[in-house]
Amino acid sequence: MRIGDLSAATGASARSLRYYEEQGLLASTRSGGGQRHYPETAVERVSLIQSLLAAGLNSATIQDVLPCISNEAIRTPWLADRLTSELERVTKQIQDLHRTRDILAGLVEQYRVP
Amino acid sequence: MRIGDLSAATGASARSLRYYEEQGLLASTRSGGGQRHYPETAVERVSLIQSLLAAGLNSATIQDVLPCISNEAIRTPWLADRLTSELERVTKQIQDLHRTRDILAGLVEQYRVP
DNA sequence: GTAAAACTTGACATCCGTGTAAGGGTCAAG
DNA sequence: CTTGACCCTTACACGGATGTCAAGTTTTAC
Repeated sequence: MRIGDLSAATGASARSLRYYEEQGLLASTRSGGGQRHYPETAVERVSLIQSLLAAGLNSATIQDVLPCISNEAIRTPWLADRLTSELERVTKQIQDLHRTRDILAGLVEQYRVP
Repeated sequence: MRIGDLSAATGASARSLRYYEEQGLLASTRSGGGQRHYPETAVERVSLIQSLLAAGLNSATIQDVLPCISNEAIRTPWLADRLTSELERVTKQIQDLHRTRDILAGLVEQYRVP
Protein backbone atom coordinates (compact mmCIF):
# COMPACT_ATOMS: atom_id res chain seq x y z
CA MET A 1 0.00 0.00 0.00
CA ARG A 2 1.08 3.55 -0.66
CA ILE A 3 1.27 6.38 1.81
CA GLY A 4 -2.21 7.68 1.04
CA ASP A 5 -3.73 4.30 1.77
CA LEU A 6 -1.85 3.95 5.02
CA SER A 7 -2.88 7.44 5.96
CA ALA A 8 -6.51 6.65 5.28
CA ALA A 9 -6.26 3.39 7.18
CA THR A 10 -4.71 4.89 10.29
CA GLY A 11 -5.85 8.49 10.40
CA ALA A 12 -2.25 9.66 10.53
CA SER A 13 -1.39 12.32 7.98
CA ALA A 14 1.11 11.53 5.24
CA ARG A 15 3.31 14.14 6.85
CA SER A 16 3.25 12.23 10.10
CA LEU A 17 4.01 8.91 8.41
CA ARG A 18 7.09 10.40 6.76
CA TYR A 19 8.11 11.85 10.07
CA TYR A 20 7.78 8.47 11.78
CA GLU A 21 10.05 7.01 9.15
CA GLU A 22 12.53 9.83 9.54
CA GLN A 23 12.62 9.08 13.26
CA GLY A 24 13.26 5.41 12.62
CA LEU A 25 9.88 4.23 13.83
CA LEU A 26 8.41 2.97 10.59
CA ALA A 27 9.98 1.17 7.65
CA SER A 28 9.02 1.37 4.00
CA THR A 29 10.26 0.02 0.73
CA ARG A 30 10.50 2.25 -2.29
CA SER A 31 9.14 1.67 -5.76
CA GLY A 32 11.30 2.46 -8.79
CA GLY A 33 10.18 6.06 -8.77
CA GLY A 34 10.91 6.53 -5.11
CA GLN A 35 7.43 6.20 -3.71
CA ARG A 36 6.92 4.49 -0.36
CA HIS A 37 5.25 1.14 -0.10
CA TYR A 38 4.09 -0.43 3.12
CA PRO A 39 3.08 -3.94 4.07
CA GLU A 40 -0.31 -4.53 5.65
CA THR A 41 1.34 -4.88 9.03
CA ALA A 42 2.24 -1.20 8.91
CA VAL A 43 -1.32 -0.33 9.88
CA GLU A 44 -0.94 -1.97 13.24
CA ARG A 45 2.51 -0.52 13.73
CA VAL A 46 1.32 3.00 13.08
CA SER A 47 -1.52 2.44 15.50
CA LEU A 48 1.01 1.37 18.11
CA ILE A 49 3.14 4.43 17.45
CA GLN A 50 0.10 6.64 17.79
CA SER A 51 -0.78 5.09 21.11
CA LEU A 52 2.68 5.54 22.50
CA LEU A 53 2.87 9.12 21.31
CA ALA A 54 -0.51 9.80 22.88
CA ALA A 55 0.80 8.33 26.11
CA GLY A 56 3.49 10.97 26.17
CA LEU A 57 6.48 9.00 24.91
CA ASN A 58 8.56 10.99 22.47
CA SER A 59 9.87 9.51 19.27
CA ALA A 60 13.37 8.94 20.62
CA THR A 61 11.97 6.85 23.43
CA ILE A 62 9.72 4.95 21.10
CA GLN A 63 12.69 4.32 18.87
CA ASP A 64 14.59 2.91 21.81
CA VAL A 65 11.68 0.83 22.90
CA LEU A 66 10.26 -0.65 19.74
CA PRO A 67 12.04 -3.38 17.84
CA CYS A 68 12.64 -1.45 14.67
CA ILE A 69 14.35 -1.10 11.35
CA SER A 70 17.94 -0.60 12.35
CA ASN A 71 17.29 -1.48 15.89
CA GLU A 72 16.64 -5.14 16.48
CA ALA A 73 15.09 -6.02 19.78
CA ILE A 74 18.00 -6.44 22.09
CA ARG A 75 17.09 -7.68 25.52
CA THR A 76 19.02 -5.69 28.02
CA PRO A 77 18.21 -4.91 31.60
CA TRP A 78 18.50 -1.30 30.58
CA LEU A 79 15.69 -1.61 28.06
CA ALA A 80 13.46 -3.47 30.48
CA ASP A 81 14.07 -0.76 33.05
CA ARG A 82 13.30 1.92 30.55
CA LEU A 83 10.04 0.30 29.62
CA THR A 84 9.11 -0.26 33.21
CA SER A 85 9.76 3.35 34.01
CA GLU A 86 7.54 4.46 31.14
CA LEU A 87 4.88 2.05 32.32
CA GLU A 88 5.00 3.56 35.78
CA ARG A 89 4.77 7.02 34.33
CA VAL A 90 1.69 6.13 32.35
CA THR A 91 0.11 4.44 35.34
CA LYS A 92 0.64 7.54 37.43
CA GLN A 93 -0.71 9.66 34.62
CA ILE A 94 -3.88 7.59 34.61
CA GLN A 95 -4.28 8.03 38.34
CA ASP A 96 -3.82 11.79 38.02
CA LEU A 97 -6.33 11.92 35.21
CA HIS A 98 -8.86 10.11 37.33
CA ARG A 99 -8.50 12.81 39.93
CA THR A 100 -8.88 15.49 37.30
CA ARG A 101 -11.92 13.80 35.87
CA ASP A 102 -13.52 13.88 39.28
CA ILE A 103 -12.74 17.57 39.55
CA LEU A 104 -14.32 18.22 36.18
CA ALA A 105 -17.33 16.14 37.08
CA GLY A 106 -17.71 18.21 40.22
CA LEU A 107 -17.61 21.41 38.19
CA VAL A 108 -20.19 20.04 35.80
CA GLU A 109 -22.45 19.27 38.72
CA GLN A 110 -21.88 22.67 40.20
CA TYR A 111 -22.46 24.61 37.00
CA ARG A 112 -25.40 22.67 35.78
CA VAL A 113 -28.28 24.97 35.00
CA PRO A 114 -31.05 23.84 37.35
CA MET B 1 2.79 34.61 50.68
CA ARG B 2 5.10 35.78 47.91
CA ILE B 3 5.70 34.14 44.60
CA GLY B 4 8.67 32.12 45.77
CA ASP B 5 6.66 30.61 48.59
CA LEU B 6 3.78 29.73 46.30
CA SER B 7 6.23 28.23 43.87
CA ALA B 8 7.76 26.10 46.60
CA ALA B 9 4.34 25.07 47.84
CA THR B 10 3.01 24.00 44.47
CA GLY B 11 6.02 23.00 42.43
CA ALA B 12 5.06 25.47 39.72
CA SER B 13 7.87 27.78 38.69
CA ALA B 14 7.57 31.49 39.35
CA ARG B 15 7.53 31.89 35.60
CA SER B 16 4.48 29.68 35.36
CA LEU B 17 2.69 31.49 38.17
CA ARG B 18 3.14 34.81 36.39
CA TYR B 19 1.92 33.19 33.22
CA TYR B 20 -1.20 31.89 34.96
CA GLU B 21 -1.92 35.39 36.16
CA GLU B 22 -1.32 36.84 32.71
CA GLN B 23 -3.84 34.35 31.36
CA GLY B 24 -6.39 35.36 33.96
CA LEU B 25 -6.26 32.10 35.90
CA LEU B 26 -4.75 33.33 39.13
CA ALA B 27 -5.19 36.55 41.07
CA SER B 28 -2.67 38.37 43.22
CA THR B 29 -2.48 41.57 45.19
CA ARG B 30 0.57 43.76 45.00
CA SER B 31 2.63 45.17 47.80
CA GLY B 32 3.76 48.80 47.72
CA GLY B 33 6.80 47.92 45.68
CA GLY B 34 4.83 45.92 43.16
CA GLN B 35 5.53 42.42 44.39
CA ARG B 36 2.83 39.80 44.20
CA HIS B 37 1.15 38.47 47.29
CA TYR B 38 -1.12 35.46 47.39
CA PRO B 39 -3.62 34.17 49.91
CA GLU B 40 -3.24 30.65 51.25
CA THR B 41 -6.08 29.51 49.00
CA ALA B 42 -3.83 30.15 46.01
CA VAL B 43 -2.04 26.89 46.69
CA GLU B 44 -5.15 24.89 46.01
CA ARG B 45 -6.03 26.99 43.03
CA VAL B 46 -2.65 26.48 41.41
CA SER B 47 -2.96 22.79 42.05
CA LEU B 48 -6.30 22.83 40.26
CA ILE B 49 -4.82 24.73 37.35
CA GLN B 50 -1.99 22.24 37.11
CA SER B 51 -4.42 19.33 37.04
CA LEU B 52 -6.49 20.86 34.30
CA LEU B 53 -3.41 21.71 32.25
CA ALA B 54 -2.14 18.18 32.69
CA ALA B 55 -5.49 16.91 31.48
CA GLY B 56 -4.97 18.75 28.23
CA LEU B 57 -7.11 21.83 28.76
CA ASN B 58 -5.42 24.97 27.52
CA SER B 59 -5.39 28.18 29.49
CA ALA B 60 -8.16 29.80 27.46
CA THR B 61 -10.46 26.90 28.25
CA ILE B 62 -9.51 26.95 31.89
CA GLN B 63 -10.19 30.65 31.96
CA ASP B 64 -13.63 30.02 30.52
CA VAL B 65 -14.31 27.23 32.92
CA LEU B 66 -13.01 28.39 36.27
CA PRO B 67 -14.83 31.00 38.29
CA CYS B 68 -12.18 33.64 38.11
CA ILE B 69 -10.99 37.15 38.69
CA SER B 70 -12.88 39.03 36.05
CA ASN B 71 -15.04 36.14 35.20
CA GLU B 72 -17.63 35.37 37.80
CA ALA B 73 -19.25 31.99 37.56
CA ILE B 74 -22.09 32.47 35.19
CA ARG B 75 -24.31 29.48 34.80
CA THR B 76 -25.08 29.10 31.18
CA PRO B 77 -26.01 26.01 29.24
CA TRP B 78 -23.04 26.83 27.08
CA LEU B 79 -20.63 26.57 29.98
CA ALA B 80 -22.15 23.33 31.20
CA ASP B 81 -21.85 21.91 27.71
CA ARG B 82 -18.27 23.02 27.46
CA LEU B 83 -17.41 21.37 30.74
CA THR B 84 -19.24 18.22 29.80
CA SER B 85 -17.38 18.04 26.55
CA GLU B 86 -14.06 18.40 28.34
CA LEU B 87 -15.15 15.74 30.79
CA GLU B 88 -15.90 13.37 27.96
CA ARG B 89 -12.56 14.11 26.37
CA VAL B 90 -10.71 13.32 29.56
CA THR B 91 -12.72 10.16 30.07
CA LYS B 92 -11.82 8.99 26.59
CA GLN B 93 -8.23 9.92 27.21
CA ILE B 94 -8.22 7.72 30.29
CA GLN B 95 -9.63 4.82 28.32
CA ASP B 96 -7.00 5.25 25.62
CA LEU B 97 -4.28 5.40 28.23
CA HIS B 98 -5.48 2.16 29.72
CA ARG B 99 -5.06 0.53 26.36
CA THR B 100 -1.59 2.00 26.01
CA ARG B 101 -0.66 0.87 29.47
CA ASP B 102 -1.60 -2.66 28.54
CA ILE B 103 0.54 -2.41 25.44
CA LEU B 104 3.48 -1.18 27.48
CA ALA B 105 2.95 -3.91 30.03
CA GLY B 106 3.03 -6.44 27.22
CA LEU B 107 6.31 -5.02 25.96
CA VAL B 108 7.78 -5.15 29.43
CA GLU B 109 6.78 -8.78 29.67
CA GLN B 110 8.23 -9.51 26.28
CA TYR B 111 11.53 -7.76 26.81
CA ARG B 112 12.14 -8.94 30.31
CA VAL B 113 15.55 -10.53 30.58
CA PRO B 114 14.82 -14.10 31.63
C1' DG C 1 23.29 51.50 55.78
C1' DT C 2 24.73 47.81 53.16
C1' DA C 3 24.68 43.41 51.11
C1' DA C 4 22.25 39.43 49.67
C1' DA C 5 18.19 37.33 48.37
C1' DA C 6 14.01 37.78 46.15
C1' DC C 7 11.16 40.05 42.97
C1' DT C 8 9.81 42.92 38.65
C1' DT C 9 9.05 43.36 33.41
C1' DG C 10 10.36 42.29 28.78
C1' DA C 11 12.11 39.64 25.35
C1' DC C 12 13.72 35.77 23.16
C1' DA C 13 14.47 30.53 23.05
C1' DT C 14 12.99 25.72 23.28
C1' DC C 15 10.48 21.44 22.40
C1' DC C 16 8.37 18.41 18.88
C1' DG C 17 4.76 16.60 16.43
C1' DT C 18 2.20 18.47 12.81
C1' DG C 19 0.53 21.78 9.04
C1' DT C 20 1.55 23.76 4.81
C1' DA C 21 3.52 25.58 0.59
C1' DA C 22 6.65 25.28 -3.39
C1' DG C 23 8.43 22.98 -7.19
C1' DG C 24 8.87 18.87 -9.25
C1' DG C 25 8.43 13.63 -10.18
C1' DT C 26 5.46 9.05 -10.61
C1' DC C 27 1.69 6.19 -11.80
C1' DA C 28 -2.48 4.42 -13.78
C1' DA C 29 -6.53 5.17 -16.66
C1' DG C 30 -8.38 6.92 -20.92
C1' DC D 1 0.66 10.54 -25.20
C1' DT D 2 -1.93 13.03 -21.91
C1' DT D 3 -4.20 14.04 -17.87
C1' DG D 4 -5.28 14.03 -13.16
C1' DA D 5 -4.42 12.01 -8.85
C1' DC D 6 -0.90 10.92 -6.03
C1' DC D 7 3.72 11.22 -4.22
C1' DC D 8 8.58 13.21 -3.50
C1' DT D 9 11.90 16.51 -0.84
C1' DT D 10 12.92 20.75 1.33
C1' DA D 11 11.91 24.28 4.17
C1' DC D 12 9.54 27.20 7.11
C1' DA D 13 5.68 28.07 10.74
C1' DC D 14 3.01 27.09 14.62
C1' DG D 15 1.10 26.29 19.35
C1' DG D 16 1.62 26.88 24.15
C1' DA D 17 3.53 26.16 28.39
C1' DT D 18 7.90 26.82 30.20
C1' DG D 19 13.03 28.10 30.48
C1' DT D 20 16.28 31.68 30.60
C1' DC D 21 18.72 35.99 30.37
C1' DA D 22 19.12 40.96 31.33
C1' DA D 23 18.76 45.08 33.78
C1' DG D 24 16.57 47.12 37.30
C1' DT D 25 13.75 47.44 41.93
C1' DT D 26 12.17 45.72 46.52
C1' DT D 27 12.58 43.35 50.62
C1' DT D 28 15.00 41.20 54.32
C1' DA D 29 18.88 40.26 57.29
C1' DC D 30 22.63 41.83 59.66
